[in-house]
Amino acid sequence: MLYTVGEMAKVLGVQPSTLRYYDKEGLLPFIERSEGGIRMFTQKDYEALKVIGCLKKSGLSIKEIKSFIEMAGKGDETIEDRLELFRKRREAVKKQMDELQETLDMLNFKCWYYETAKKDGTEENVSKMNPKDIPKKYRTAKQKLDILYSEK
Amino acid sequence: MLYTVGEMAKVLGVQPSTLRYYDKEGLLPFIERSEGGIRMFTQKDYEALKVIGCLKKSGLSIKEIKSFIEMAGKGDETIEDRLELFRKRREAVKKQMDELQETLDMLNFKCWYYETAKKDGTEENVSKMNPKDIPKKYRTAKQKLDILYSEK
DNA sequence: CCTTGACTTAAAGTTAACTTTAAGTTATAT
DNA sequence: ATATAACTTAAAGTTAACTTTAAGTCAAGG
Repeated sequence: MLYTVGEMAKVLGVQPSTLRYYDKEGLLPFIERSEGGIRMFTQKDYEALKVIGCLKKSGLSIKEIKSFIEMAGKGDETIEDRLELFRKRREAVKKQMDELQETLDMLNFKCWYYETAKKDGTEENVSKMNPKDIPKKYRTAKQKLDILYSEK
Repeated sequence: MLYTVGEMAKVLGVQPSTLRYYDKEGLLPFIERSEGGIRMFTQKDYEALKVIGCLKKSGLSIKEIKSFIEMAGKGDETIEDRLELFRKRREAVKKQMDELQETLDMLNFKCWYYETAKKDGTEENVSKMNPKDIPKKYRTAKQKLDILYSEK
């Protein structure tokens, strides 16, 4: 089954212009063309685009993805380099997730804060509350530290 | 304790120009100035900047953060709106984390893939492997689906 | 054969979030 | 008093990753 740029874009949920841009930037050197010059995407190209999407979500730039594609084009001699790359990406994504977890902790605290303020009808009380009186599950790392220091 | 823009930037790990930019964009209407016009950041301003950073990490734009700051400036009458905002941000971050988990699954698969290729000295075998022969813990959602369909 | 919609390229335009620059002012240490 | 480091503003510059435009070509249906 072959897809045009518009069909593949639809499947991936991106704009056709995005795929043309990726092609121009050297991310899709493997895409074949019809006699008339129309791009023909295969199932394998779809898989490759999924990997490109994965690398993008892991935080790689278009340029960095291009150099990965070039690596992959060289075949088996770059297996170790590619393994190394994916390991680094995995660590980067884990770090991103840790950071998002911290953000989530803060948001949970803020939700608790405004729920309390809503019950009170004012921010007055909750804003002046001692960290010790904040339910444990809503304490942020900083508030826990504040308590530690005050207990000395 | 009062901080200049440079000191506060250092504490937050951003450029002084970033804080000046935020101020210009209306994110810091609460910052006081010295007689000579120098910004003086307080501990409370630091807390506010942490909240701004949190909202940014949750995916809000500078403009959206500005409208939150304006809301907060109106006092208790906007408590419910602010609660609503933080609840939405919490959901957005949960979604981001789910997406990152999917990316991580793919990266784990890719690491397994290249580890196997490295052992083999070639991608040849692993690239042709049947999804059923991929260890369960490295299977992506798509590969699981492929197996389901092939079992019919 | 002709229309129509999707394709092609190259080049210019967009956007957000800063960052840099230039010209000048403030604060501090000697 | 003066040097200097950090501050001030307004305005221009940067960057990445697209997106749009313009002018033209291809492919499928009637």
